[in-house]
Amino acid sequence: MNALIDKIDSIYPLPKDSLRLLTEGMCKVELPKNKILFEAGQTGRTVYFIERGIARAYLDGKDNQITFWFGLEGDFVFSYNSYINGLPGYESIELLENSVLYEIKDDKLQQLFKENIDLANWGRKLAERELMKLEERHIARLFKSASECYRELLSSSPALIQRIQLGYIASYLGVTQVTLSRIRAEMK
Amino acid sequence: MNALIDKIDSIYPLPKDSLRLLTEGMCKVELPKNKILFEAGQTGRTVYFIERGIARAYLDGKDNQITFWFGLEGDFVFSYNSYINGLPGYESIELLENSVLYEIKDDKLQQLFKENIDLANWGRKLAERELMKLEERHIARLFKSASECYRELLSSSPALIQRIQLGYIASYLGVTQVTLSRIRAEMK
DNA sequence: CTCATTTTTTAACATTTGTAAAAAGCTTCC
DNA sequence: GGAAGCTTTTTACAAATGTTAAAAAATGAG
Repeated sequence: MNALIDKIDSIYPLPKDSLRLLTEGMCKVELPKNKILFEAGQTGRTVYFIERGIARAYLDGKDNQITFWFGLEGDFVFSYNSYINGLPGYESIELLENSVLYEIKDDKLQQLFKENIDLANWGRKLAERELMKLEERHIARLFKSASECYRELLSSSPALIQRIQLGYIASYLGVTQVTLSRIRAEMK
Repeated sequence: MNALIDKIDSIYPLPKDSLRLLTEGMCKVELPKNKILFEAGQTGRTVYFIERGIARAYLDGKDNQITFWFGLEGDFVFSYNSYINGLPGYESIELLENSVLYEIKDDKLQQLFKENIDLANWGRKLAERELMKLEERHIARLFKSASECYRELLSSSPALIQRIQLGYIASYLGVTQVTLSRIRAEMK
């Protein structure tokens, strides 16, 4: 539980009693590789924290899937449209490894936000952090080549390339697997 | 002030007293076209609401600028890295038209978040909404062609194309102006 | 209105990326 | 060990986008 508490604290430091309110609502679960945490079209009513494992979020296209997010140790996992708007998510999220997660029911979390100002601010910071991370990724993709984006991913998250198959990473970078393969070949 | 209050309320409904705390801190300003609201490298200590006008956020590259965000009537404007982390922003934000804005000092806003649970939740919702909007844009850019992105922008925000020069829009879509020009030529 | 400036379009060519299909490399499981 | 099924790389060709430069169109100041 330490990784979880450290992470919670790094987002927004909480007084002991508020921290307890939050962690009381969470419980540890072990789930196997390939387990679908959220299914597109359904309303995901749970938020997860990854203690050990990897998750990916993807859209189902006609004949292909688009992977646009990965979650690693220390990340929170939620279906944005469910978490934020209470509506069905457009994405599915699955585990890519046998994983150890903490889960909390979304309605419990929303209730805590309404009742406790520290937790409300913690939830605010959580969303703000996700926003910053996404903006950085988005801007990089706008004006950098696929090759540059790949190199940066290599240096910022080398673990990703070790643990995730390249087809998913290609999609995450916004290119085809063939293109990623070419980029890798040029780097040798 | 009605547009502002409606917008605030649509993000997260506030009781009268909390609403008053927020709007008390805001004041109306008129600023001219080309005014720089935030300068890259500096810490932006103000949040704006656009009652009338347009803003754009951009990065300064070696020999070009990358525009990655537009704000229109009803949008809040802030430098993410300043607002979220209190650090210097990497982007500059300028007005593209003579504009009417409401401004609130960032430290005032942060203080309100810490003191009032309704406002803390309002700030949470504000960030969550920005997050949703950005995710939609990011995913679209990942797996749609420039042409598709342009068509969608045309139908979702026709005003943008009327009021903003095409070089900025090209950059916002992640393509060169030449490419955007070609796309437009094919559509005739 | 006219000249100067800026913005947008067009053209020609280079580069990158996509597509489809096949080959090569890995896993898995019997 | 070997067959079957994935994943990754390679190849050849097609399509999309970038680059540079020039022409055309629109805008703005005097």
